Amino acid sequence: MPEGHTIHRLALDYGGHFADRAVQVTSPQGKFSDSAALLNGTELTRTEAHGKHLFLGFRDADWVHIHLGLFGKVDFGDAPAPPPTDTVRLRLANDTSYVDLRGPTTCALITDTEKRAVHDRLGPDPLRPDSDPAPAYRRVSRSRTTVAALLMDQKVIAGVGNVYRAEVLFRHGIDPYRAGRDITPAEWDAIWADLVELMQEGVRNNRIDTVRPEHTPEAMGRPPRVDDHGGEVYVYRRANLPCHICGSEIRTADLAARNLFWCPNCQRA
DNA sequence: TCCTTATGTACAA
DNA sequence: TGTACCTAAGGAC
Repeated sequence: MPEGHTIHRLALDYGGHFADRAVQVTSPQGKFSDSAALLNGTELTRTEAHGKHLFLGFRDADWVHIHLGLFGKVDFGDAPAPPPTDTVRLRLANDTSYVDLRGPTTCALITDTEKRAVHDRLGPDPLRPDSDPAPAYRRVSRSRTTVAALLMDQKVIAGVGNVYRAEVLFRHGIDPYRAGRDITPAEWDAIWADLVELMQEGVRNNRIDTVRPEHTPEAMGRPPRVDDHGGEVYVYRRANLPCHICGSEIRTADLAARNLFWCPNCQRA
């Protein structure tokens, strides 16, 4: 489930289970073996997330840079760790816990300088307290690209993925095909503030919920439902189902090789 | 058992 | 714009 909230939650959980103690580092699958050997027995000193990028800090200046991509998964468990399956790229283990990483797009040992380069190519992250939404709006407001594409562009804003994109545009009644330059400063401020709130809740609950209390099935007098991916949402993966608010059929389309979902009635140009 | 799909990104043409 | 990469779950057969 890798959008930004997942990665920030992972940073907290990796830190909570392994920080400030020597940790056993292995790569059962083999692709990270050389680096794992260098880190094995050293201390995990800090963890950090920026958008969908996770950084595990070892010793003074060694970082493991992890990006889950579309398929990557992380599983925590209590010691003793079971024998790893052959797809485990990275396992950390100590006396109390273990954690397995499978299927990441990126798992690499990098330097401070290389880490800085990653930060430099990412836009502001609604989950980082130091983030400033102004540079993101500067890019959005100068672009003829659709707002739907801009929200997924990690150089513009970091951490938003396909679910938050669809949901935040719905919550603000914005047609996904509107050009970035037609988004007003007030609209951008509202989108940003909403993302901060939604994604912080995502970190706390480890899932994406976007439906306002007044639109829950109970409040609307409708039967309870469970969305496929485990959270309560308005439009994501609800193609051809009735909109929770107006009853129109939710539409779907391809946009830059990803599935876009929106309500043609609630979201206006 | 095979096929499709997925909350992502990078690179080639 | 298309394709490659990484994994696992669910559905069709």
